[in-house]
Amino acid sequence: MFRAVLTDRLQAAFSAADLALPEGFTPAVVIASDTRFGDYQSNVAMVLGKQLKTNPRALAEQIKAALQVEDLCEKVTVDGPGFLNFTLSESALATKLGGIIRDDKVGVPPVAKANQIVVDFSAPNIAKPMHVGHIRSTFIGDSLARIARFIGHQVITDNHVGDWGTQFGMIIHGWKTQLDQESLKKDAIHELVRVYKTVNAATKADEAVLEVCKGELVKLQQGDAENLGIWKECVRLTLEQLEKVYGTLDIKFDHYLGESFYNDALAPLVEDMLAQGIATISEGATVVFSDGSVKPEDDPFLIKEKDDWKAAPCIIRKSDGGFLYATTDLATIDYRVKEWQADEIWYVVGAPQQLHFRQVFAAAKRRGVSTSMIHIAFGSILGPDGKMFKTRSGETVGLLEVIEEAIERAREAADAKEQGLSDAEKDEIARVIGTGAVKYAELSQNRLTDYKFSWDKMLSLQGNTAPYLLNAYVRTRSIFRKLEGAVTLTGELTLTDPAERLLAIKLAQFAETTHDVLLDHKPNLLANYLFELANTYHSFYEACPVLKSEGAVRNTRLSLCEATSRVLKTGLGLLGIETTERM
RNA sequence: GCACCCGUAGCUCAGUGGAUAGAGCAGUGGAUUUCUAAUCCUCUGGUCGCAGGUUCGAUCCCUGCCGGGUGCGCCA
Repeated sequence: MFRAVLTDRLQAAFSAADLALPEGFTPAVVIASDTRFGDYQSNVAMVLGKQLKTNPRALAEQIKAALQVEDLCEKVTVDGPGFLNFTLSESALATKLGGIIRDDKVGVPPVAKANQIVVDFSAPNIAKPMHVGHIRSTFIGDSLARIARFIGHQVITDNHVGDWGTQFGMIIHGWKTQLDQESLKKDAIHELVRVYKTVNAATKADEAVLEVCKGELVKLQQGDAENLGIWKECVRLTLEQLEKVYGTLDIKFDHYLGESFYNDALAPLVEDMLAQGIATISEGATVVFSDGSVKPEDDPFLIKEKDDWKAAPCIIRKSDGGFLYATTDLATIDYRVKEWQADEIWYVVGAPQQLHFRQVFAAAKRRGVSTSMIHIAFGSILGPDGKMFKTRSGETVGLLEVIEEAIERAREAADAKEQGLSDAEKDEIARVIGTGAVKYAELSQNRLTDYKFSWDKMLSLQGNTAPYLLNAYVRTRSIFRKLEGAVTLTGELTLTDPAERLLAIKLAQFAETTHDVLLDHKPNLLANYLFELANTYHSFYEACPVLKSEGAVRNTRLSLCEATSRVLKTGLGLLGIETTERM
């Protein structure tokens, strides 16, 4: 990575010039924001000029004089208030390009320390279809897991299926009283949803029904054979459909350890927490209160009311003996730490659950867990009214519905072109483009912002979309299909057009970008990069004929095409988006 | 009431303690006998919610306010 190497050289220059760096200070080199001056830049002289009370420009000149970068840069300049600007040499770019073409990892170096990382994402509920609300967790989690794995971490993906919630009280009651066997055979999930909704409405009208449901839930949790049988059937029927959806989306999990998996661990866990004094009984429930170890404003177990800090406990056992979400999460942490030796656990779960995770993480730490637990939060998908899509009672758009519509639209676009492709080929192309479009629409967005669900945006095939990136890839492949005779790509560069250099620089930045994604767990950085790369390639493609060029120029352009092809395929793969040779 | 997130072009959204704040869509005018036009190139479009503060430099950090969203003991 040029950025890392230049940072090292900068640091060396400080020693060579006998300049002391402040404690813990690393001179920052970044990809140039303004490419008029160079490819990489550093503002170190301006930052340190203040502290060392010297003129930033003079300091920059001093650093420049001590800098040894002849092997990398054709030019280093001091501009503006004191920026150091680096312009890479053709030979350095050629070396990098050669690496991209030959290296399995497309020139992306591995992390310094490989961690065991558990990624918890998607987590659909049993007896409910996946809806658009699952898009964010599923795609962001899948992409982050792929990226972490790619740069050398050991990753375990776990789908923490909601197979043991309170909803089963209602579903079992409904199964016993409302179930239509015919409908169940036709469309199991649809029928389970109908049953659930009917009962849910009934509980709101009549408290007695709610009590019955709670009773069914307790029986299930105590191992009642009949209820257990119903529950198992619900799980089986739902997983069947889920796996079909994940298959279409090319998403795989190492484990499907749902909430029920931890059932037996819950009672001992609560007893243990009571014994250790972490939990106490309050108003009949078992709860975790603040231990006063942190400042009140940082304490997830306290909330300010008027001028006093009031307890905001985390409940781990209800007064009726039932367990909760937090209890399961704590048991899950135990398992992941003990069985999988997790160094890190990533929770790709919506932002509204922030408080929940702060409490759970704090409680786990009090139990002696030292694993790093990170809540990778994301904003809500909003309805056209700007309010959250309702998941419990209100209607929402089904995930499958969105995917199918996207594939259909991609198929129409494919049909409109005459390329002599078979129906089967067109079907596969439509699947790749359709699912890619939906994934890209999600992943190109900053995960923290709420966004309005829009069919047009989700399904668009023009502009900043997956098809745009795939088209760039297809153009690279097309060139190699038409290439006659064997060519050995040396990676040497003979640059004759500005578009070639721009593309070479952009390709070199893939390594930095891929690593940056995991700093803040933001896949949209990679999506944005790939869009820029595709854009740069499309411009290059229009400006620089490849097959009609000759000699060293042709070799250069073929190398650029091959490198672009590899970076696009790899990069899209890291977003969970497949590629196609034609479209 | 308290906490967290958000407020950037007509619309949907990127972005960063730095140099002239970007893209897509929409609008505009062009490009194809040439490697896939699901493409490229033009132009139009901004008091980065408001007011202070820190800084050599703030759309970004801090404080207050306005507006929107979410969460705050027995749902998950």
